[in-house]
Amino acid sequence: MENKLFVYNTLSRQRELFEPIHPNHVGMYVCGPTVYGDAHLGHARPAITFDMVFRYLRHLGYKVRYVRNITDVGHLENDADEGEDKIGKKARLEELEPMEVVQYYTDRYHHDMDLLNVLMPSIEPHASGHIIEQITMIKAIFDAGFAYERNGSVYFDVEKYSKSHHYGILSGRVLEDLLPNTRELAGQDEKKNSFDFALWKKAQPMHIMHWPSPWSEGFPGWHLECSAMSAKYLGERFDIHGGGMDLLFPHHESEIAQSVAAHHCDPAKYWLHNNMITINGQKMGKSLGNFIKLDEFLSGNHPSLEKAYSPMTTRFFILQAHYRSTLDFSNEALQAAEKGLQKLMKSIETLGKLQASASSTSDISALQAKCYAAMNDDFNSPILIAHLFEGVRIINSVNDKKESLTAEDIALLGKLMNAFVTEILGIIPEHDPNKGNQVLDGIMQLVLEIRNNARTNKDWAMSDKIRDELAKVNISVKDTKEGATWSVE
RNA sequence: GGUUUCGUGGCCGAGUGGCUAGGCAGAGGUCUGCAAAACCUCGUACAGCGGUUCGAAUCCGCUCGAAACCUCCA
Repeated sequence: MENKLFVYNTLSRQRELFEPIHPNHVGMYVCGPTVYGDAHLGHARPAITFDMVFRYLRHLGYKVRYVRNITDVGHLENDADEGEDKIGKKARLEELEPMEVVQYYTDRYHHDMDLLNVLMPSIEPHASGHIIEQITMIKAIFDAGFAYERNGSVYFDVEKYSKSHHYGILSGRVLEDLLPNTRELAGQDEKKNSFDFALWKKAQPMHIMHWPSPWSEGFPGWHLECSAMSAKYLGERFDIHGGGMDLLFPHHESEIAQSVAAHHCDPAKYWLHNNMITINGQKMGKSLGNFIKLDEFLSGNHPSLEKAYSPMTTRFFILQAHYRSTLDFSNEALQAAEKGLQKLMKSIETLGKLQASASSTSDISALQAKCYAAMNDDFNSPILIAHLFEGVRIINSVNDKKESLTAEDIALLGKLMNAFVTEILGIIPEHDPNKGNQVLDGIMQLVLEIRNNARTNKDWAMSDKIRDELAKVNISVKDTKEGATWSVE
């Protein structure tokens, strides 16, 4: 594999050489959450996937502007153009100001992302803060002749657009196929065609969020916010647009149509889509009611969970699958990931204590090259992780004096592990809450000293009793060449 | 029904023509007072049936099975 980054572009359905539009700069837009509920495991997938992409691009030396939006208006409850606004509904039901709902769930989202060590994007724009930009864009679509007004609402004329452009270029949808399936839906009389989508909706009396516009007191359509905000912060044409595969149609398809109509160009050069997390082979989703919220996941407080899984286990679990594959949730798989992660992190600790030799038995720079090759092949994190475990094997073998490394190679291996594990995969050691506890440290030091005396006197009964009793309170003791160590399981 | 994708050893999960994926679990061994950890060795998997090829998990066809999207969803 050559030393260049290749990415899978949904638009062409193949791997392409990544070349940013402006050398050394990358503009990336990813669809963020609609903040009307807590984040679940499914939300963690795109967040972590594109966090890894963000981190790797920066590692490669690109100056990256990463925009991830907060949808706080325009995302409707049911049919794209008829239901109630999700935020508005939540606010009405809970008798809150809509912005209270938005603030509350945005904060909770940030908290969850922080736990997962997901970096904040460069810009996190709110749809409600960009009403003017969205109205301006609707006007441009009007001027181009691809919008029409009905009763104060504005719709995108998909049929007219498709005469001169390709609606379906991203999703592979054929317009004729969309007709018979969508016509049956009721209440579409305002629209010329059922597949037309709203750019602006006149507010119904029950809507509590609305803004003035040339057409009516109302609110923008869902697809519009991403087009307007990406254009504002990244330009009319930028490098990467990401999101979940379920957003491919109609959301991303419509974004392209809007942008082409208003700005005369495809917004993004590369479209990247992460696949879904499944539970028992079925998509985990809000509408299916089979989702596990992140805080439930991290606390183990859910009937499907055998135990709590730490944020880093969650992150590692997600990165162990390629982002374009579905990933099936199971306790067994999670526990395997947990064990593997422990092994990886422990070896990184060991790495700092290795003794250098005059020669090396392993080729560390070859390993480094393989790690880059994996990431350059469409961010193949599972292959990268496989290579990192080769590093783990080397570290432990050197520690066991079965292999050797020069000081230079130890330093290189340290740099490699730090770059790929910490910097790129974003996996950091989880603070053991029991470490740094002075009282416990003092007690354990004393206990281990007593046990060591017993061992010196070959009083195995006493030595084993101490170990067994400690095990009962989840403290495990291990005898190493450097003496006994303890940890809370 | 249409569009797209997938079916890999006990589990998870890579791999687009020939060469070891990797993790977890399991078996044996080394080390250790014992244990744990670590290291070494082991399973010889690619839904089924045909075809292309010197050679296929990998390409083509058919059959069976599963999923996503086509309505909000990461």
